[in-house]
Amino acid sequence: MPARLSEVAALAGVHPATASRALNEATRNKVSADTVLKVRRAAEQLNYSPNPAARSLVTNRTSTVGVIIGDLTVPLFPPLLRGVDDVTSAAGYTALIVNTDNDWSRELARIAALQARRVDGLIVATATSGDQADPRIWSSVAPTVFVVRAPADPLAPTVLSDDSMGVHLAVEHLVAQGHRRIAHVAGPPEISTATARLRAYREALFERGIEVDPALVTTMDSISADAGTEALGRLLDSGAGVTAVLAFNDIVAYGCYRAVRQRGLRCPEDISIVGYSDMNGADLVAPPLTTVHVDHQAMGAEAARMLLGMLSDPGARPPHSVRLPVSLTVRESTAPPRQGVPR
Amino acid sequence: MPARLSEVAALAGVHPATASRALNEATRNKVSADTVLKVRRAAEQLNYSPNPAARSLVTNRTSTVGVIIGDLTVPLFPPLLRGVDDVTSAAGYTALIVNTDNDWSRELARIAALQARRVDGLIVATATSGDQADPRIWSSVAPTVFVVRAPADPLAPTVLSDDSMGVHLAVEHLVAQGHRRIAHVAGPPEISTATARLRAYREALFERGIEVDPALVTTMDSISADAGTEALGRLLDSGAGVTAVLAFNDIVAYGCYRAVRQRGLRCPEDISIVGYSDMNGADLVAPPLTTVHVDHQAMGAEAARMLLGMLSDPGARPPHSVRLPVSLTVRESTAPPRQGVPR
DNA sequence: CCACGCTGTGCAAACGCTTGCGGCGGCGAC
DNA sequence: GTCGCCGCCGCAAGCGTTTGCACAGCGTGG
Repeated sequence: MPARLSEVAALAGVHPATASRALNEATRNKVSADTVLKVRRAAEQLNYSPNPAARSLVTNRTSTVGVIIGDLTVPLFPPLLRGVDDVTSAAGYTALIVNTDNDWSRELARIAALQARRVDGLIVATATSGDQADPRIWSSVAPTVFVVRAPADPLAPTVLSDDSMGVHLAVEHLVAQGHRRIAHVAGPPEISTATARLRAYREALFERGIEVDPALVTTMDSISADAGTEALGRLLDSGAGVTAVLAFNDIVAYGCYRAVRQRGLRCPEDISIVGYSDMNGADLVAPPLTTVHVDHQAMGAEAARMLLGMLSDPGARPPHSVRLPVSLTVRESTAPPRQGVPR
Repeated sequence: MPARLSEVAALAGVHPATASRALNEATRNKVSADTVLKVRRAAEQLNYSPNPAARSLVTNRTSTVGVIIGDLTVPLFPPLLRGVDDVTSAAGYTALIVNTDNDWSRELARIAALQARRVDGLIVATATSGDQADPRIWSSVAPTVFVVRAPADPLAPTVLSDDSMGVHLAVEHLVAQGHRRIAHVAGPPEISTATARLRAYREALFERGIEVDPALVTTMDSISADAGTEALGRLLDSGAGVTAVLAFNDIVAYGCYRAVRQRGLRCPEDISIVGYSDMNGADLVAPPLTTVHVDHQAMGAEAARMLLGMLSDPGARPPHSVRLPVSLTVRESTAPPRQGVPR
């Protein structure tokens, strides 16, 4: 049972109100220097820590932020949460993390729970669900910033990674190795990043004067290794003569590995494959995966900083969205195309 | 800005105290049935949800539990948290999740933060750090249950998985396929699960009348794919004639894959490999990994249930620890040993 | 020398809820 | 018919903070 403020005040020989002012950064200047010292010593001696319930009852703020994610087991989320946690906890905030299972009704329920907890702010990272939903659903609860996903309202504060840059890097790498027949295994068009990457893929090829052959892109209707296997399988069997593949993400890339193996081909000798995300373990598969590295921890940290900024002066207009740069991690799943491969 | 209880009471035409009793499960029987109805309707109409700060100020409980984990990016934690979250949120509790980076000083800091937040209970899942630490460090903060890790105090409430069972299943599987020279790539002895699995490995071989050859076990001093590659590499080069390997966990198994490939051998044709944990993605590697499946979500859920039980009647003696069963997921990294392999 | 401002502190209210206590009926038992 | 009990409800205290306001003391400028 921790000490109360009144006990600290008594030990320091001052009124509780004075002790409160002495301990609170913002009001410390209203108290004489040696009183501050006495109070801090007393607080330390009694191992005082303020009761957050009592405090938030009067301040009407909880120093908590809600973080809404789809599925924690998706490898991009843990580092993202680390980023969020690093900056929020440094600022004295606590992150309340909720899973939605990518289920919209469940998401609504968890939003209600966060509202009941009176969170001061919201970080929304549900990549798929409710993409058409009105952002007011979240912002009516508390100031919110979106991360990873692009909200329906383009003006809402958002932290994204630069999909276009990532795809350009990947394509550039493949082209530099001599590839011309570069396929793309794309995600379903409902997902904003899927369309962004597809667009960037076409752009990147076009800019390099390479024919953009519609036969080289295949669209999955869900994102999984199996879908990747199936999609690339079709492409391989179509005789389109692909020598390299840009997969929607790493998981899909693993599926592509399988499709290649199933046909007795080898990666990277016969087919080069590049993934996207650089998820945990991408260096452990065989061959280690060349992939676009996105720093999800930095994205989480940036989103948290943005949110805390909004909380610190609610009057200011919302910050502008940012798009963080990415890099290419070259491993062993890409190599120059074999001579004489069918065009 | 949500409604207050007094507003609900006014709308229902009763005193706030009555409204409180009508809304609170435990005190509902002190109120007439139709008053309850009126109050609930009013609450629903005003979209009332009680202010947790005000409530916990008087009840002296926060309906939050702290969950302490080492590193969220370790794949066993996300499902574990899902299990915890499922049962805590169903009971109206909120889980506060903190990362320690497996750093003891950081862990102490985060414990202090949780204490400052007045968590009602603690779930401790830091697998490695502070294994020698006095469990009172946690239980002085709040009732705590340990999960995944074995605390220094064997009487502390704990949820573990049955390492012995897992190893027995794995060894049984290999023996049934005809293996006799089964190696074990063991974890460092500081880690309680490492010694438990090593012991079980010896036991399992012994029970089946197979020679327990010390030359077949090699101990890593850290747990990583690289350490696994190196450890199994030594074993393979030693000429001990191994035909199968039980790795400490899946990550280490991936390292073993590499060691096998580096020597021009093939898995499973030349060497069978079995992992431990069945982490996310174990079905995606090549070959898909045969591994001991442990249901971390169930462990998290069980730990949470245990903790909530302790919270619901603080008087009762702490629950006894449990050890959850595991299963073997057979994939394609194991096969009968090749004829003529050196004994 | 007075009035005024300023600094440091105390006082008390307020935040929104729970809960012990007491009162007021109504009903059953004698 | 009276008494007692019990079910239902209102009253008010109190949880541990923060903060507007008042006030005391003191230095300063006119």
